[in-house]
Amino acid sequence: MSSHSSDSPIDPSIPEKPSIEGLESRWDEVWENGDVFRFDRTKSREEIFSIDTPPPTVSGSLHVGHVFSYTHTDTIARYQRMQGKEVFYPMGWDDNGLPTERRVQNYFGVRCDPSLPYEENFSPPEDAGDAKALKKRKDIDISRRNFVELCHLLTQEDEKAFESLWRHLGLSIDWSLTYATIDDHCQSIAQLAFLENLKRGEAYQIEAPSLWDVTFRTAVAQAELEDRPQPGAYHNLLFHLPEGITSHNGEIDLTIATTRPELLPACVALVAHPDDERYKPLFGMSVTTPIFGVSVPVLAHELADPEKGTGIAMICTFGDTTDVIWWRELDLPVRAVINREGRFQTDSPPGIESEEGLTAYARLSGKTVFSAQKEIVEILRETGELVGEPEPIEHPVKFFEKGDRPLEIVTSRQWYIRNGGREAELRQALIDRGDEVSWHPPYMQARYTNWVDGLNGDWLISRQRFFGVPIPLWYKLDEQGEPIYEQPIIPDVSALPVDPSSSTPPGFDESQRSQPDGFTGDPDVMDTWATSSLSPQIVCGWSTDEDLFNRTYPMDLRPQAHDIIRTWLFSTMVRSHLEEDSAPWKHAALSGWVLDPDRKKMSKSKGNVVTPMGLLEEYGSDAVRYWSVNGRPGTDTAFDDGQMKVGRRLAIKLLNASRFTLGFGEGPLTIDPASITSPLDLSLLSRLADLVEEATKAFDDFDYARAIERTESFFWSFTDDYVELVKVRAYEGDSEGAESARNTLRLTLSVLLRLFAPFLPFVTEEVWSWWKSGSVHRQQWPLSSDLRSIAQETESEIFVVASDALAEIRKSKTLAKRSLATPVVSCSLTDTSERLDLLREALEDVVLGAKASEIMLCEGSELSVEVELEAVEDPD
RNA sequence: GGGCCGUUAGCUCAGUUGGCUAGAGCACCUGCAUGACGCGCAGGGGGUCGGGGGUUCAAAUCCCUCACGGCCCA
Repeated sequence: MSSHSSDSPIDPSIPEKPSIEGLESRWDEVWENGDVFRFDRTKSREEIFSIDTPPPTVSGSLHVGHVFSYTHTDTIARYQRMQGKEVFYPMGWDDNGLPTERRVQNYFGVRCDPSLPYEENFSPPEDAGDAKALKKRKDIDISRRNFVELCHLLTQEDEKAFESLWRHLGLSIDWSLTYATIDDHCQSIAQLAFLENLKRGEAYQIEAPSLWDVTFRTAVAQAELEDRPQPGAYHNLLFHLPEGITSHNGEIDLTIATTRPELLPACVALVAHPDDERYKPLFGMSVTTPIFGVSVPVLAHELADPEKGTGIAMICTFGDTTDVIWWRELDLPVRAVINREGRFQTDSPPGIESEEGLTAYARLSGKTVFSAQKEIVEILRETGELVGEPEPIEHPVKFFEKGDRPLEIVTSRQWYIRNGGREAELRQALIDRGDEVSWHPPYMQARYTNWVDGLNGDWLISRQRFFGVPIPLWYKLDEQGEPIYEQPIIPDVSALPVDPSSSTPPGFDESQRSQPDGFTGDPDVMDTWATSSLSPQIVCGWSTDEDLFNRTYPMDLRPQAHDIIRTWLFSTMVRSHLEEDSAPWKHAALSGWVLDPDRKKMSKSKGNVVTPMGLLEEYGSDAVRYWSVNGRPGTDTAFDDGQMKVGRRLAIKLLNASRFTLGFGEGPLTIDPASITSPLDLSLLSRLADLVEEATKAFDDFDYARAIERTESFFWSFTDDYVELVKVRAYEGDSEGAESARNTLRLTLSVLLRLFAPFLPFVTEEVWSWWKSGSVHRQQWPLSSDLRSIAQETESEIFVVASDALAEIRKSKTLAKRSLATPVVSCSLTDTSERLDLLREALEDVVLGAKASEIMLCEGSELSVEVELEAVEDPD
């Protein structure tokens, strides 16, 4: 294929003392200046391999986990490129969203207050980055626009550092294609896709209970939840039965166990399992709540767990996601008590009418959840409606994965995109999309299917934050100045990206903003995933470059870590399903995590991360890549600098072996297959053909780890056995024998360099440059058929038998504590007749390699040797 | 409670559709200045393949079961 560059031999230039130091910056520059990894968009879809690279979050620094998984992808990219594919391999930065906001707050010591006006000549605080100084002062309140400017400032710095690290690591990215999820292009795509969803009815807004983080004051989505074990306590509360009715145990009160007694004023019903004999007689009756004296029904629902507490629970609006399900399915009223700050509302909820109830609520009003709980326990003690003491337990509580206070559920107006969480048909369609993708490893598809199967709501995409892509809508205001949400004003597509908080909707004047009969902008931004889920659309030119889109989409490969199947992978699938009616990629390769030596996941929050630059400098990028690619697809891998040392030695060995291999002859080092005639040499090539087949098959299956394992193993037997067998012949054999050996050495090296190139890009390029033109990374991947046509039917076992024989003689020398250079005076070798037949083909090489004068062959049951070594020189 | 993954030498891990005496690297021990490499080379010790049961001429591999660890979801 035309994308391969020339590999014609040049006048060799082989350093006396080759070294791996400094290869990274030297070759990075050559590759950049030579456009080696530049994408050629004139290629057809069949000739292109497109990769949907994960945009790393730009909030701080990359760690070895990133190096690990991005290296895996790079080996695939380099393999495909050598297979003749034009590789479309852009990098992106995910800089929008909460992590950046948090980092900016902490780094500059500022807080965003959207009510403040923009300050024209604002300069960042002088003590930025100085943790000690920031601790001493209060955060500076700044306007939203100033805050967003600081976000841009900091992410730009981080992006430079990230690019420099990736270059040092040797990722074969086309850096001219880089995007950032907050840049204008991405904002336009995200807004356009949203408007398309809106047009088709896939995006909708609704006033509904949603998960709410009180620290960040924003709604969060199901995919961002995590359960954490928290201490809590069962409080046993007495609900009062109607006159004349007694409970299953003969009491006139009903004992309800709850971990959230403070939500009692929000109680709208009690619920028990429909089959629970204890409570069956009560279904349909009304009971009275303690303290507040509100009448609530006793209902049946199968989500009530008879084993939990007293087996009957109070339904509050809203304590957890089960409350939301009960509220919806049992058609209950709302008695909200918690506001967006996580405090009790000033006004009592509807339903509380008694004087005692109103007085009691006044004691909770304005309190945090924590102090309200203390207060209500106090009141319950006063009224005698608390049974016994609270019983401490540990139970799972839902948190925002980036938050550190339990989530509350508040009712608010939010935007959603349909993702099958509420429609079985769409859910099934998305599960079926999974079958269009090849999963590597295959069991990862089960994780996808399980996640989609377990969805229980649509995708909440609006966030009440600042640094993100704005929801591109305005609302007309009525004569009271209230937004008319049912009739959003939609921007013209040509105007995207828009920020409705600063731009004016068509048909209005800026002076009408926030005026009765005027307009207002939607104040929210979209969640980061709502943009990054469009990465295929962003990079492939959806809606902007149809030609490119047709050449690159659906993409060939989505590489990513397995923990974000539920977020990034799934949301990308949703967007492509809705937008393109197709899966976004042909293959998904899921990488594992890097674990610390205690086998804990390496993550910033655990404080056990290792930053990569030091490692790249200490061991060399090839060495760190070597460690990375030893982690098989999908498998978590322990951080192991021992493996980096091994990788470093492999790289150095490759330099030295190449130096030796190329050290024969004068002028350009050509390879003449016709001159390879010796059976041992042909036998080696036969095995080399096997290796090429194995490595190719492994790579086609995205199993880079197997490919390097096989290649490395061959390489060591090449240097330790083959080179030792042919050394003498290559130096001083007759011209036919010497030429056969020399050409075999050069041919094998040329193949091995190409097989190693995806893994060790720097050292292989260095060696390639000693004797050949062009970049090794643009060479044709070796073809086993080329090698087979040289080796013909030569028995590949000749090399094995010869190696075994040599090893056996070496063993005799070692056991005699003699140097391997010790001449063998006489040697008789026993082996089976079949193996002796093979050995005869290469006997002369074994004789020379063993430094023997001759070897007698005897038939026997297995390999053994008897050797007589030259006498030790008398030191006296 | 459900799903998925794992458990093989001191450590990190290979071991493909069951089939030579279960392998590699690291670490450890012993030896070796050989025309590329001492960041090298040669050799050595070290495992009841998590436990138990089953299928089979044959099981690390297939089936059942239990235990432990991890991840995800309830």
